[in-house]
Amino acid sequence: MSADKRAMKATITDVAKIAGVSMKTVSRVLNNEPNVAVKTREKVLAVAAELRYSPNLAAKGLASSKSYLVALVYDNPSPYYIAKIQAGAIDACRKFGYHLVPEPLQLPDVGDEESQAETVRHLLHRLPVDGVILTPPLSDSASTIKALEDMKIPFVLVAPSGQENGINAVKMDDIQAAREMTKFLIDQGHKSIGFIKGHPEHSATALRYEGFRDAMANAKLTVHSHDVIQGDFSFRSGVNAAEALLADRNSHPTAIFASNDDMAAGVVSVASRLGITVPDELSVCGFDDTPLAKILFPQLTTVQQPIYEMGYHAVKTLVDPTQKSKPAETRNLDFKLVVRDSALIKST
Amino acid sequence: MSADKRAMKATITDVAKIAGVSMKTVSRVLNNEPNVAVKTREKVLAVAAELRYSPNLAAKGLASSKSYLVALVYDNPSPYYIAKIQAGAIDACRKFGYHLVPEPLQLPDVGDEESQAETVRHLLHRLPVDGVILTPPLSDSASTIKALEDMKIPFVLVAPSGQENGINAVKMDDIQAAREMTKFLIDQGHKSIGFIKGHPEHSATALRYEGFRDAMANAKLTVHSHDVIQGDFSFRSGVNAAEALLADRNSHPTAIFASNDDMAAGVVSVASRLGITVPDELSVCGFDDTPLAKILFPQLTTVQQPIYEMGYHAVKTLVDPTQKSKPAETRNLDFKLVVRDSALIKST
DNA sequence: TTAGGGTTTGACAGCGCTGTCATACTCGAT
DNA sequence: ATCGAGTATGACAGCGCTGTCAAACCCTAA
Repeated sequence: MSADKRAMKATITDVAKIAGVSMKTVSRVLNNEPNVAVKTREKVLAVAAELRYSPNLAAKGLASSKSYLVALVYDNPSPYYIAKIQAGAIDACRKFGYHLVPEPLQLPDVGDEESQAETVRHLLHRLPVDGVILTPPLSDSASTIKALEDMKIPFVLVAPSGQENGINAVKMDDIQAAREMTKFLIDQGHKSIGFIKGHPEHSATALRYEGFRDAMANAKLTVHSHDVIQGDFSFRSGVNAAEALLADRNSHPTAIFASNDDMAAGVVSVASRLGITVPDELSVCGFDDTPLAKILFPQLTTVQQPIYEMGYHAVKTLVDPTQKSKPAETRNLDFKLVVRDSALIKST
Repeated sequence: MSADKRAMKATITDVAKIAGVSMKTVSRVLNNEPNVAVKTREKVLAVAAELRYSPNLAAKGLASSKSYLVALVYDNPSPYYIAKIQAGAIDACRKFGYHLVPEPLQLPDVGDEESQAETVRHLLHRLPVDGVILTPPLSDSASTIKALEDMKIPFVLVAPSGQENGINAVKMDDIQAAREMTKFLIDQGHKSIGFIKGHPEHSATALRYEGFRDAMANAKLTVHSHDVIQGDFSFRSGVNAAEALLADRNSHPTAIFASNDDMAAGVVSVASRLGITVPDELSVCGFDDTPLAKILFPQLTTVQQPIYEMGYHAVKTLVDPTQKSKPAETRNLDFKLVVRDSALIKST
């Protein structure tokens, strides 16, 4: 093929001319519209490929009053979380011919709910998009959600804490995950299990604790109040909790389930300092499967959230034409128990 | 203001009609073009504000054959790195009325340099952008750079390892950073300093080592070959290196400078296992200032790279009209020595 | 054979904006 | 008063595509 074909951007008009059909027919083929003769379709496709034609998004957007853009709005979550959501969202965008535009809320913008909503309104006013993905904690902001509804921009909530009705959302079942993790520990023979709760204001905290209690109750195991410590998701709080749980060298829980990996890391570090070997004398598990979980020694048994999948399905819900006009629904995605050394009794 | 003004998207035509001027004049005002009477300008601005007018990017783009989009192309770097670059890039985009589109190269796409370049070519063919930011390791890919030049898309390299001429790039001075960190250690009184090198194929590895040797030489300190260990940037390699460096309990370096934080974390963990207190008996420092550095106990003294700033300036170089037509240049951004407990001798 | 219904195609306007070029207006120098 | 050189403004086309609507075509049933 000639160099100029490679270099020059071909237009629909070019394709139409060469294929000997009208622009509109080319447009039909390229957008998979029905009612095009098979032969015509093939011809057009061949010419388009030959010319390395690719549509001009701006022109498409202008003509069809769509933007082919989806916004990912986030406000200071962990970089890992956002990176994974983004990866999933971008993959879905590519599949459907869309593009993702990340819209972080600036630190200075952060304030009361009302001003958050106003900021979101501004952002989307500047760049009208075909859909919005709201990540935690924004997915719980009633006023932001209302702003989106007002602007009639379709949106999907990622991991909202409430049970939203009539709103599209993707989430995972924290209760069930905590339940399964606890059950895993119980199945390993543990009867005395310590639990470290997360930050009281984070919605996942209550859910994970509930799952833990649930599983313990199912196994007819009692949860001693001194075995449940309030943490706040930080490494430091994990350290403090571990010190409390392991205070009595002769009688401490044989396993500790921390509500996230950072706190679990704190537990591991205290155990190591106290000469308590993990997992032989103490099993430890966390939640989230952060990179930390693999760096630690021993590596952490933890729960892997379907973060990538949430991003992917959020976009799919927004842009997949076959999903369109389906009623709004909350979709639960599967988590995964990741069993690593920190809570694995080697079979003898 | 009436509800419909809020809801309806105003166009330039609306503003023109109400302000009693032509569309073109409105366009001039909105784009800060010269030759508009002050009074006219004010009038138009007032009406635009009143109508909450915001331009339609697709229409602007179509008419001016610009996209107002900048692509951030990356290939599997650490999520933190990319998150920070992205944050800086987005801030700059907002300032100049552009938008950022992240374009990760998919894992399956990764292959030889040539196929990387081809993938990039495809991506940018689908979504023509006004500029591209290439992050490591792509910023060292000659064929990718060539592809961009062929397509005549302006681009900026982030942290390329070579000394590129006639190409825009933003980077930091790894040699100088390592030099200053080493000097800091020397100033604290250390004479025997261990060094852990990074992955041999990563360009920063050689630079950081060079800075270390440099500073040692300047202080007339000898670098014993057994005090320099080859690592690979992983936690595990840091552990191995530390075990070698600290093998002799009675005579080991009083400080260890690891080429990144993960390896430094490995050192801290070994020291803690061996009962060597940090920083009293051993100072440890890393490089990169990853989140890990703050989670660790004691917190890590490390080098903070200007990652956010690199993202910001990369975009600025691409889109700032006042920067346009300036000759291409490599811009060195300032790093920062972050002194934390792991290498801080408390003044007595 | 023809009417009627579905299928396939194309002509054309116009999405909201900017570039080009022409026009009108302003003001100091003559 | 008159010219020239800015300065300020507007008319108009057209960016590349899609929506609308009309036309042409093909087939089957009567």
